[in-house]
Amino acid sequence: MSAPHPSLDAIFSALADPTRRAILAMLLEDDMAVTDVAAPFQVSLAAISKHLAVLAAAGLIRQERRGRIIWCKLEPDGLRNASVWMQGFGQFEPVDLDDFERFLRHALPLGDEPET
Amino acid sequence: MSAPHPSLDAIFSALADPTRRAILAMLLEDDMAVTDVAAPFQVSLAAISKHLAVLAAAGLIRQERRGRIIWCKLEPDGLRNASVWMQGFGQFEPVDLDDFERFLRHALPLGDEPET
DNA sequence: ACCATATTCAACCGGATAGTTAAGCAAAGC
DNA sequence: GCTTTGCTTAACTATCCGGTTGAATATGGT
Repeated sequence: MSAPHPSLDAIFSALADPTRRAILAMLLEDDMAVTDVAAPFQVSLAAISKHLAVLAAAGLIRQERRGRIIWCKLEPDGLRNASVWMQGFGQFEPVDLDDFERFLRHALPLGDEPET
Repeated sequence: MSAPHPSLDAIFSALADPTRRAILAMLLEDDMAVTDVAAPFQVSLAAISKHLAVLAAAGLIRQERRGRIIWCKLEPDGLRNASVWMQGFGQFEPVDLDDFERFLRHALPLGDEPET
């Protein structure tokens, strides 16, 4: 049920949740089955399933069934509109990919952080 | 009470509301008093005041009192972190400012649209 | 056919959020 | 000092959101 042109509302509110951002980051590396997406988190599988539905509705991922596994893959253009919108404000210089790496490393709330 | 480094959570959920995005777009043109920000919208002044507080907490605007007027101004770097985060995914080509213009024109929900 | 695996759905709960109106507070003007 | 103007706070309501558990559905393996 992903809209043809998901609204900025849908996109930004999908991004507002750290678990969902973490999921996106994971999918950046590889397509994954729902169960595998859920594995690193502490919340229930059902919760992750809902998160994935939200991401799909926002056009940020696609889910396609093959056999009994549902593969989740990043929808590469999903962020485009939002990115256009944001950059319009900041006229930011091109993004430093190292900054991005830092974000991914820093901001992944994979369940509870083990206390070192 | 704007955090020194507002979280992506705060930023994205601030952006998730169309009224707040419209406010940002207005402030892009000029600094404004709260009452003037509220004018084009149908919701109460109190509601707009709260929206502004959310934007300020997310580090997207600053409010400073001069006399009895509180001026709202865009915080130019407020979107930087979020922008970094997003571009990391899409490696989007530089943004077309015309696209952005189109967004602003299209997506401003200033109160109820008059039914022409 | 039966069982295990993969995922969603349904019902529910608690806390956040967007809106309201009414009262409160601060600064300027008379 | 009183009033007006500009804005926030308080109290309340309705809705949304993220989480839970348990049942339901779908596919594959034996």
